[in-house]
Amino acid sequence: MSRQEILVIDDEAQIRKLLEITLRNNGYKVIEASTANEGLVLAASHPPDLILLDIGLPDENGQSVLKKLREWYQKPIIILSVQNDEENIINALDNDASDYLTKPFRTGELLARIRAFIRNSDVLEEKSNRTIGNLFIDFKTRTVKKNNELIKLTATEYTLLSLLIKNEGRVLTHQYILNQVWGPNQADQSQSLRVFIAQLRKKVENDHNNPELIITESRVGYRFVSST
Amino acid sequence: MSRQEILVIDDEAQIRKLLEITLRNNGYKVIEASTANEGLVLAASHPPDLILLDIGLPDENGQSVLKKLREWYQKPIIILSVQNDEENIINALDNDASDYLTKPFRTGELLARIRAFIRNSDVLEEKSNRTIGNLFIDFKTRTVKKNNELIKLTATEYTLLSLLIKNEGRVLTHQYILNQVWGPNQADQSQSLRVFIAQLRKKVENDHNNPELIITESRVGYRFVSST
DNA sequence: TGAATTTATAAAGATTTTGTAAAGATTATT
DNA sequence: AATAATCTTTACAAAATCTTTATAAATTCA
Repeated sequence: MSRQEILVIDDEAQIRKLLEITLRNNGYKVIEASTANEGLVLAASHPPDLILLDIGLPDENGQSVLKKLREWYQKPIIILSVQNDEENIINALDNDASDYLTKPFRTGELLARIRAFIRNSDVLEEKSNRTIGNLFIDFKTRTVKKNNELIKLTATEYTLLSLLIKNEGRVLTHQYILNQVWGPNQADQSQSLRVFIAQLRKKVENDHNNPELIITESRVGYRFVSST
Repeated sequence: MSRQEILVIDDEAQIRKLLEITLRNNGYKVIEASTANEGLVLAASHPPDLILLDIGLPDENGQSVLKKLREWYQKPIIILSVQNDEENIINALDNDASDYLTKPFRTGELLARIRAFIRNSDVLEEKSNRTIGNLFIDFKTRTVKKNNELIKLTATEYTLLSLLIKNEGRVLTHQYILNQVWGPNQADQSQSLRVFIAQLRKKVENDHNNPELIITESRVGYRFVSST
């Protein structure tokens, strides 16, 4: 396989430098843009395998950049954002960002996410089953096994779990989950969501007090861990 | 293995062209139809290995084309649909479409799905009888035996049971069962379905109060237990 | 740190779905 | 036409699922 290309869109030269070195050392080819406009042009003229997008660009609102990209670009877009910018992060995820990282971030974490997304971006959709650790889900037959034993899930539990797994490694916002599982313009079911997450953890986790599969992203949503 | 043949039924010449080139470059033989009628004729005169069907054809409702095809065509039918046409998509899946793609679609995704389906459809060779526990069904003679004793089933009972067994291990939704057994756009027969399930259990299960073969998946449908 | 917000969980309550018997309607058979 | 067989509908009970309530625990932020 040829080298994967990553487009970095960020106005801070320091961050770009850091990303460039880190990514290059890990075998990726890096293309850099310092403005939204430049980023959009580069992405269009030479579509990369993944985009790292700073949501706080000076020349154009990051959300709008994201939307413009998503009109045609389907591969992973990971948002970079400063801390305490939850509104923006959630907005971005609702606009179909693949994931987010808050600056400053650990490069190890960044690399892990990138690997997960690049690996999954093609393969995942066509598979009719997944194995994650000792958990196995078969979308065709609608069955879930833990340690090879069938687990009984209710309709909603299954819908929720399969949604999480189909988006493994990716944060799903509360709003997104609610829309997908309970349908749109539903009364607020966020308490129900919490109850169902708890139920799922009891059935699916080894120790439901220390969830290793269904991860809470406080104030944002939930994430099914990415299988390495 | 000789080249797989794919029939494309779509009124938009642009899309047909795109599909034709993509598919041909990937080793498939492509047959094209620009109207529902032409598609039906071509499919019948020269059955392809897979059909790509645009659900928004001008001359005839896509659902009706799908139903007509499904009366005799068992291989994969993948639906092409514009976005935000969920009702149509769900309807199509209920009418036994194999999968769907919303336009615009990534060609990579399309190819992946096609590969997955063509791969599977070979394996799905139909057996002419099955034994599950002490139950034996012969599809050729339409007979069912329990502990080697012939069981008398009515036509509907047999249709329902054989549908379940042919899909053993997999959940069949109420809607799917209703479409398959009672035919499409039937008044809601879900109460009848419940009655028939009860009748079948009395005839087929060892203890109809503890069904071990025909399993209820609450709010979803029924599943004939997996024999593996 | 300590208040405020968010998340987790158990248990009660409400709702929906499913199962079953039996009556009524329809279709097929003699 | 009468009878038998099959299918649908009705009515109600039982089971399963989902939502809400109440409260505890954890997390975030000033």
